[in-house]
Amino acid sequence: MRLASVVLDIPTQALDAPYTYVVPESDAAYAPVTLFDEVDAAPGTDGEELAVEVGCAVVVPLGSRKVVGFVLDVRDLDEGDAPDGVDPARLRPIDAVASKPYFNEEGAACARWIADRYIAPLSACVRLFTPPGAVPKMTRSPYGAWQLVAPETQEADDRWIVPGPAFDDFQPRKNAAKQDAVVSALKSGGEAKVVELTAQVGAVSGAIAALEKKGVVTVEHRRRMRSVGDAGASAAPVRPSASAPKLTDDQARAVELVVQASRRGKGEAVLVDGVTGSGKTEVYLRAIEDVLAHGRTACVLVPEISLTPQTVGRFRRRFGDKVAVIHSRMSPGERYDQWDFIKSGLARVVVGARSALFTPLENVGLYVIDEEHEGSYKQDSAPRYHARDVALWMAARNGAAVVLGSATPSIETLHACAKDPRFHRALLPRRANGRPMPVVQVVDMAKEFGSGSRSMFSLALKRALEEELSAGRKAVLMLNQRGFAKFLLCRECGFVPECPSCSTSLTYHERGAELACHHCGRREPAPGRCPECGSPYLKKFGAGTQRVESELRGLLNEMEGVGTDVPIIRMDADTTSRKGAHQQLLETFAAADAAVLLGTQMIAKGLDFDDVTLVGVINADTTLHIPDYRASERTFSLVEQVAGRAGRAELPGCVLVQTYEGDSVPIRAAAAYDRAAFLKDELPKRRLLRYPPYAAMANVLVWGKNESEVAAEAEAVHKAVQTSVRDFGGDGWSVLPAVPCVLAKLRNTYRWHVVVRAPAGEDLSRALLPFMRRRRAHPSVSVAVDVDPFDVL
DNA sequence: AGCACGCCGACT
DNA sequence: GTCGGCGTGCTC
Repeated sequence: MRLASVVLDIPTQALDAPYTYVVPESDAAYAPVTLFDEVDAAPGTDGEELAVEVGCAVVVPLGSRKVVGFVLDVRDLDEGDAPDGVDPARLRPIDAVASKPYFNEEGAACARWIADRYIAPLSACVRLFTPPGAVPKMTRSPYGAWQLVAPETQEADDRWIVPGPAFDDFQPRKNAAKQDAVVSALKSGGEAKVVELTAQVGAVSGAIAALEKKGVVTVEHRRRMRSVGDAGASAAPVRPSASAPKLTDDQARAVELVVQASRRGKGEAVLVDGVTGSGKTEVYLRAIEDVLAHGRTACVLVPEISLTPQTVGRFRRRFGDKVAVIHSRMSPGERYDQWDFIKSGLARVVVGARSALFTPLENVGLYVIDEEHEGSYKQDSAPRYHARDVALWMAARNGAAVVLGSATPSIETLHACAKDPRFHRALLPRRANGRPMPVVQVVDMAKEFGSGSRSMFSLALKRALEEELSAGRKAVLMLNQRGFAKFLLCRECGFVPECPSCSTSLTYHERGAELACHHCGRREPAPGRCPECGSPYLKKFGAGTQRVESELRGLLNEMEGVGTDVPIIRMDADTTSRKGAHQQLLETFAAADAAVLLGTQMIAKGLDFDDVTLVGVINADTTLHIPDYRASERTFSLVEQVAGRAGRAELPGCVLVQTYEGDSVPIRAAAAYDRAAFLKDELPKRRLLRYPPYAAMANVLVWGKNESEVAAEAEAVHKAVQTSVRDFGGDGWSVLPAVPCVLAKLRNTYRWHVVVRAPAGEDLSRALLPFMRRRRAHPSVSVAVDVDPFDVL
């Protein structure tokens, strides 16, 4: 007897374990359920019989119900035996197979690993591997019959018409102008797409139906690839290895290191530690060429924000139509088509956001994680995996290697390079074009204030802007705060308008004079008077990009040789919410002569404009005081990253970093390109306070709508975690008290947390997994564990 | 006795 | 997440 482990597609803790079912001996046992209303077979199967295989969706009985699940493994009874407490004789058979496989044994193993490692629901981990919206579901008809519903996202096709057997006999008739038009289109083109024909000559379906009946034309359904611009699989000409630039010695060494690691196939990692402009992407491209030449494939992850047509274009120019692209802004149909393209085996390189790891790319020889330090590689909902760590696991399993690229590697990765023999480091300390790094000048705004200036632009920044813009060059200004003012404050009673749903002050937006919450998106008209005391003196505190924009406009208009026609392009979440807006703003900036690009941290990475000679950081302190252990590291990275935007081509660059804390080590060290100085200051603090990389950390989150219930449950969680840590933990393990999160309330949800730490390298799931398995679900308070949290806010 | 409602445990 | 079993309590 053959048995299958099936993970039910029901996101509930109580059902979140593999269930064992009997694999029916023959097709005779199949089909007690109606497969898809009207359609007899699963989609994309052309009616062929499907076998129960790992990765398939299947329909299984659960009590009196029928549910969809995914097959994790198939084995003989004597091999693995039935699960504990289940009599093999009472196992029930699988009802039907509902899809082709979405993943293989490796995927199943990976889902299990993620579930254990990140203490996440197994069903959610399996779901990582299925294309979104493309999985069948079970429903019950009003009569009580169970029925499989076809997924809303499926293959799409176009209707084409081609000449039929009676094509040459066609005799045009009077009053049949449409038929005539259809036939003449076929005569000139040989074939025609119905939608295009409709666009040219109007509705033709009647004419086509008539012609088809007479055998003059035949209608064919052909698979269509949905794609937008550069994301499409069949876009762009195939020009592999087009004019690859000559490598610098440093790049050549880095490529060699990666190629060797990939060929050894031991799951090693190579950190490509290269300053901005050092040509890290070229290193990836060369290493991938080698991998492809050996018949293997490559998976390239980039942060969502840098997944622009330029990035994709670079890979496409080198690898042509072998490149598949996956990112979250694609429609489900586009994603499905890319997924299917990968599944077909024709895609050899996948470029995408973190979820690209889970596409069915076979025989991966190299994983590339670009901008490795980016927080967006950590998923912030279950399963809370880190793409870097999943890639390392996959590489070790598949005999591949991982490239981690960054100008500002995470402290964790630097630490691993120092301690773990499987991590190597390739240094690219110079720019590929030989240009020097721009000089970074720290401007002490406290001194400026002391000498009477109240402007958010220092004298030095004003002068630099005037000089560069009047000479027809470009500037990039960064302020990590959108809106006009950070908050309003009543000068008489001190009242600050706060979001009723979140524990944060509301941001003032000049446009429409609104107060907006940057956490929940709430918007309301800004009050003219203090809602508490009625005072008209509401002061706008703290500058955002909108205010910088309006002050900068005034400033530029006054400047000699600059004037009103120099555009200011503001790029923040408010101006880039529309699809393609991001791209459009960058194009406007690129096309202008003198221009200022003003934006939040989204402009800090990946922008590569030759004629940017000035970078200004309006206020480098904004990230410094976030109450999180990573605040210094993030400040250091951000300043270093944005500085790298200046002087990338022939023109020298200049960077001005304004701060009220001129003594701050992260800012000073970033300005001097002195990572060692930063680490020398930061590492002892991390060690002393027992933060990563000197400890393993997990954040147990407790949240719900009722404040007192959440607080009570958090206390209970704290006790239970302590017990679990006592039973399963060890020396050096500790559980901090339950406290409200820094962001204590978000979207009307109250949030508490319990931080758990263990000595570095120990596996926190050893204690936290039993805690979560044992825990009985609370009806209105949720609990989740975040292993290796990116932040603990 | 007959039935509505709610809670609780099982579901392979 | 849902279903069914069983207890409670109310009504005919």
